[in-house]
Amino acid sequence: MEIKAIRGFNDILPDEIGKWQFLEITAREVFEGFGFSEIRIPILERTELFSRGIGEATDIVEKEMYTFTDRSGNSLTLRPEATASMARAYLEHQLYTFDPVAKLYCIGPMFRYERPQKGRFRQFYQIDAEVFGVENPMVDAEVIVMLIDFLKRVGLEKLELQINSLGCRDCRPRYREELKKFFAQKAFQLCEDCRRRLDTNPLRIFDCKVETCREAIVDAPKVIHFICSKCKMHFDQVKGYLETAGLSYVLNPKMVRGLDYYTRTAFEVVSYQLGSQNAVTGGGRYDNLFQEIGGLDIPGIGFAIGMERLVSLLPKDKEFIQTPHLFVAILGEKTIKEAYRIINQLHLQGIRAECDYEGKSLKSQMRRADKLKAQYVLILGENELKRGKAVLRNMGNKVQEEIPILDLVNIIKEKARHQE
RNA sequence: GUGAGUGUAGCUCAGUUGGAUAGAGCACUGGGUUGUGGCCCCAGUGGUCGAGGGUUCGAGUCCCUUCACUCACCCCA
Repeated sequence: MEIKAIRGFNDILPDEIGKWQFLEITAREVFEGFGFSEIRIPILERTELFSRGIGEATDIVEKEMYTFTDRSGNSLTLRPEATASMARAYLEHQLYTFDPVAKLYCIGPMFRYERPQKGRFRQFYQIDAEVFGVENPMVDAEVIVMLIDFLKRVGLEKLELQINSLGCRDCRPRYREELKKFFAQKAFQLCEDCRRRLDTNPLRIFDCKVETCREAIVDAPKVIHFICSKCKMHFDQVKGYLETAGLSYVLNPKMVRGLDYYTRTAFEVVSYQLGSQNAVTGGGRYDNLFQEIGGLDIPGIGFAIGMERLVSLLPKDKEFIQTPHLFVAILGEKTIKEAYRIINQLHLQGIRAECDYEGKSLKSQMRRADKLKAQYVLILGENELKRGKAVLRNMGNKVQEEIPILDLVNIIKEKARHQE
């Protein structure tokens, strides 16, 4: 094997595609039930959209983007996330002129140049949902409830919803300074990385796994105590609505987000079965994004679900693999043409009929039928054909019957219907 | 970008202190009386031992380089 898929880019093979389709269908059902519409956006955008939207100083923009210059000299980037593009589309097509409130979802691949590991790939799929144009905390709860409902519908248990408030443009800088002061005093017990973070992004220290840093974190000031009264009120209302909806959550004052545009409500759903990359989904409010990309002052909130992480959590016992309704065993040269005629008719009627193409022995054909888990085998031999009949074998109970070829398609359609 | 681990048949892995034609299970193909599956039995196909260099009479085994994969850090979905 010479040419292989490139690092971090994976094939999703037929034996697992059922799970993916299941997730997509369920997401569409649930989201559309909540009044969301699908939007499809390009995979390539002008680099500027992301550098301004996500934030120049974020890891994504600094070192994780697939950026290149096209033949006419424009700097383009494979989308590392969907929110910025969705916001761009909303502005570009002035969707707000139809209705200031837009509820959108989008399913597709994202690209980030990172070192792959468990649950992390260079091309990975996300299910995104966003609400543009509403500042009211009611919609924060609405989005979170929809997300949890989706996760329940796909059969996930043992998940934990964590929420936090990150404050806004006014109060977050104050908190940041406070945090800097605090950790500066404790710099001696911080690891090398965290001392660097002190300057670049002190909030990130909360994520550190080094023992001594964790100790330093314990009595660090919490965002929640520093957010302004407006942000606090917003957060309190979000919690209130979640309680009204009957959702339980865990406050995680240490949760921070890696993208600059996040403000106020931030949330994550984590699983303890995922390994190091334990966030199945993450999201939050981003009331500054639209202005960053040069648009109007429009608030937004949304989330992204990591599909491969979700797929890996899906129960294994679910049978997603499609099996043939029928296997046609062909015996003898003379029957090939008639067999083809029958198989063709079955296919046109939506019957999954398989057959042998290489004139193999009946034994070999039966073995394959069994391997493919075909419920029935139709044996077409010269003897039966002369009498206008064929043998139909039920592989489950080994019962065989002779059926007239003229009624064959109808009989098999009937049997196939019972199988579904 | 950093660190650790692993690369032997399609898959999962054996391969002893370097020693002769590189093994097993599963999978695949055929067969076990004429046209009947799963279990069982027999046989067969399949490997430049990741790649390149070096040490040696001799390397899958030791050394160096390189590539790939995996996990972790970083960060995130």
